[in-house]
Amino acid sequence: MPESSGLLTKGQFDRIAKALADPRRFALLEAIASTEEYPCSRLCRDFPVTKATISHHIKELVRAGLIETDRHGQFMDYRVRREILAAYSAELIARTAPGYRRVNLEASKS
Amino acid sequence: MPESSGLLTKGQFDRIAKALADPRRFALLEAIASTEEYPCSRLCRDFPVTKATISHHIKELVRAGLIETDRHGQFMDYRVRREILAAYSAELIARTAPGYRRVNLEASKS
DNA sequence: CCAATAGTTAGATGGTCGTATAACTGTATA
DNA sequence: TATACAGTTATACGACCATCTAACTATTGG
Repeated sequence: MPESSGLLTKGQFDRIAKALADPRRFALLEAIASTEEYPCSRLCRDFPVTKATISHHIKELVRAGLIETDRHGQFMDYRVRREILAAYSAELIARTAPGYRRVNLEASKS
Repeated sequence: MPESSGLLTKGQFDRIAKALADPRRFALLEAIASTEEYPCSRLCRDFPVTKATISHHIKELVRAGLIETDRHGQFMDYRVRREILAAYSAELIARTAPGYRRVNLEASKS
């Protein structure tokens, strides 16, 4: 039953792992984390991808709960949710700790 | 220059993130972590995938440095490398800490 | 209201990846 | 040595995904 340690909603652990898996997407997360108020336009300038791609990655990061968005006029501001990152990190360690659970039969989806 | 905090080799951070991204592969890691000495044959019995698939996932986990393998007669034993997991976790937090780095221009590979 | 700029959405495409089957290597035991 | 069992490797395939282009919505400034 304890699919998560409580801080992460069900399924969020998997979404976060997925969101962190792409190097470029993680680089975007790092950039957003590097400062308060990182508008999308600046991401578009700093990374060699189109704004459509940026927007797609942002959506995935939001879906994972890793960032919050906030409209500031015609700009979007992105903020990292460090509590979520910390919760993921903690659950990662907890679920691989010795004797966390005996066996794991339900093998998720592919 | 500090691509890693030092505990992880260059590129390992990305390989780990990738390795953790698949729910089934992480479930395998959890299973291995749940006990000392988890032979492949038991993984094959506990998970609804073929041994070829198990072997493939194991290889990815090894490539990421997340587990060690050890031949015990005709069986393979797998052990989780928790220091690596801990290092990944730490670097994840560090690289998203406020002001870790100003901007991120080299945008990795796709 | 119109032009401009910011960001999203839809659809297409090429590449990656999880998975299976089948053949192979390796180890033990009778 | 032969049979059985453990695990790997090769190959193929279907699904997913990062990316682009192009068209769209939305907000601001003249």
